[in-house]
Amino acid sequence: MRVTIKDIANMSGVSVATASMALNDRPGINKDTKKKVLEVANKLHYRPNHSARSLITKKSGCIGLIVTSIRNPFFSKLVDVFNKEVEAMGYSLLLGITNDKIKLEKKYIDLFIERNVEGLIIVPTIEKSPDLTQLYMLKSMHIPFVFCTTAYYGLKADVVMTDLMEGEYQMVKYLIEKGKRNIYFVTCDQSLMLSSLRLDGFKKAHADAGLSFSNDQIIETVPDYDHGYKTGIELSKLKPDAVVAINDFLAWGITKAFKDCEISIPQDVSVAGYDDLLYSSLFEPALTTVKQPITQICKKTLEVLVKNIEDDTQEAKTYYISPKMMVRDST
Amino acid sequence: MRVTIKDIANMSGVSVATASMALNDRPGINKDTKKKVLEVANKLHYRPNHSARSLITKKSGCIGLIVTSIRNPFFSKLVDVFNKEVEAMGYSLLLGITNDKIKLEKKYIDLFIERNVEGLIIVPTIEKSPDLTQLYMLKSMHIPFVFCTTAYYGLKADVVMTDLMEGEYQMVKYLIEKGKRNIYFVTCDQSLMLSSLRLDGFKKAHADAGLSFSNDQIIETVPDYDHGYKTGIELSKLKPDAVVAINDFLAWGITKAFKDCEISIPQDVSVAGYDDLLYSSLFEPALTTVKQPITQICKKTLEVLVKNIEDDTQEAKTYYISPKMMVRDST
DNA sequence: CTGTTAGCGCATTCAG
DNA sequence: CTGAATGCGCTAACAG
Repeated sequence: MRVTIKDIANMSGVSVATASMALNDRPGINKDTKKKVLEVANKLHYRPNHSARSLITKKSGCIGLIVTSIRNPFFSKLVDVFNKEVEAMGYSLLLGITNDKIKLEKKYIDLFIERNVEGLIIVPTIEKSPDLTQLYMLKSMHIPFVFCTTAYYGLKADVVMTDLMEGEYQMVKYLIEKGKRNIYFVTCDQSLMLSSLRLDGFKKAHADAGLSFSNDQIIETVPDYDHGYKTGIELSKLKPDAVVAINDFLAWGITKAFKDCEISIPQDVSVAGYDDLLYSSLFEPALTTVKQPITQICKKTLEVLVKNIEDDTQEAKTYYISPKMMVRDST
Repeated sequence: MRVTIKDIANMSGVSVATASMALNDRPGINKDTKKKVLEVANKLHYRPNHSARSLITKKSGCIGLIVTSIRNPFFSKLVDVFNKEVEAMGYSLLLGITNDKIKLEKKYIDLFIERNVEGLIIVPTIEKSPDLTQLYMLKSMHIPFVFCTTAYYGLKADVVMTDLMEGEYQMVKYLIEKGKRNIYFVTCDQSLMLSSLRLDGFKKAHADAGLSFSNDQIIETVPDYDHGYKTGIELSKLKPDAVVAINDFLAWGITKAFKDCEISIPQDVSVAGYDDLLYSSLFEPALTTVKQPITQICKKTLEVLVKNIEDDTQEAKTYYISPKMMVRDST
């Protein structure tokens, strides 16, 4: 049997209540009693039972983080940074990986509710018509949550994300200024926020330059490496002078396809991504992309979450983090 | 206030005990009563309080996973696979990221003890003289744990890892057979198991071929990209005909340094890694490496852990997973 | 300053 | 088959 507070109370010759106060560093306790209790606790390697404490304090000391993927270096880093920041705040991190399945997202939300998380950070999936029941439930239960990097349409909640519209606008503007006139935009389902906002940037850049574009230049696919490669093969026949992908993974796949088709980058065609994965600068050619400043995003997200934990009556708001162009060798 | 089992008992017109039995699918309950209870629970979105349940059942339903890093794609995948497997077993995963700090490892072990994890999976740090107090405590508390991918010397416990000696042996043997006679071995502190076992493979391959080598060919450094680059710059002056790094990250850094020094791979020098990171095959030149079969490692680790959970009297053992040579363009 | 009492939400006896 | 009573380990009142 694990050593409980009762054991250390007995051993110290005090009551359980006194032991509890000593252990929790509460005021109004005799120095010597406290010292004694702490000594005993230390000698017996006492660890408080988290469940018992949580049951009575109604606090779990946990923040739930739901991410779509952890294999994607962008999210690896996001998780790493959140973990550090959350720990620094004295909380623990509970992690849920959905791999873009709304079903798993729902499951993790349920799980996290059971575990009484203080709040939730959610990176939405890319499912087309997501079932948001669990999210509505969170609202009705007044469990604070914040969307991170993107959000679901149709649900009022705080969001922290880079200004996707602005980021893509800058990228496309830059390409137009470089003389590109046949820019393809590789994205995912346009009903998704992360897709539609970026597309708005693409459109605005064209409009500002007085240029038109055809809908054929917009290609919808699944935003991963393999689909990037397939799309790249198709694109190779269309002779674009630039290709903008909504994330670096896609851009990598496209790049590989172009190489296999012996199309030179950036001589024959420019390729640009979005995210700025760690490895994108090691890639050949080093990828031009839009950096999402992860540390900044995480810090802001937690700041907003904590504000919600302390006061959940505030109006939902979207917080934009400035993206940053990273011009490298692929454009 | 959250809806409790008491609420659903009241609403269903039964006692708490009956509600509990119905909810937990216990035998000896009237079909109709059960149906009624389940309906009410569902309507009120009842979620059992995990702390309360855990307090009484003395089970948390959690497995703790302590990894060194999550930014390293090898461990990203490891975490992803463990997460899936653990969920499939009906447990939840608690994650601790140490970034190779023994201090954090200790902290997470304490935290996980407090949370009553059923068992622990530990990827050891690379600190030179680690303080193993917490690990001894786990043993004394009969909380099962299994080391994964490598282990600490000086502590008897189950280990699941690829046969590092065998893997490196195959790699070096292959290079020797290719005619390499001046092979440098880039590793980390030799007091660490992950280093010394691989070095044994390096030595054995030389011995088997009747070749000798100088200690200068063994270079100790920190096994990451940046240190790989630095080492690569130094190596460029030494004119090796092959370089074997104990992980792919190191090999990437070395490769980059060689490129910057205009040394051609594999014409001037062969470079080999270990791990087989997802991106190593996309790298240029595609990296020759030794694959650690992650899924297999994870499954075996969990199998061993579960065995320990059910019966912790078994003798500690090391389980070897066969590594696999991946010959690509860099050698 | 310390001990007594009560109760968090739940599962498990044991009567009925 | 169901309900009342008990207690998991801990903290929070309140007396003393």
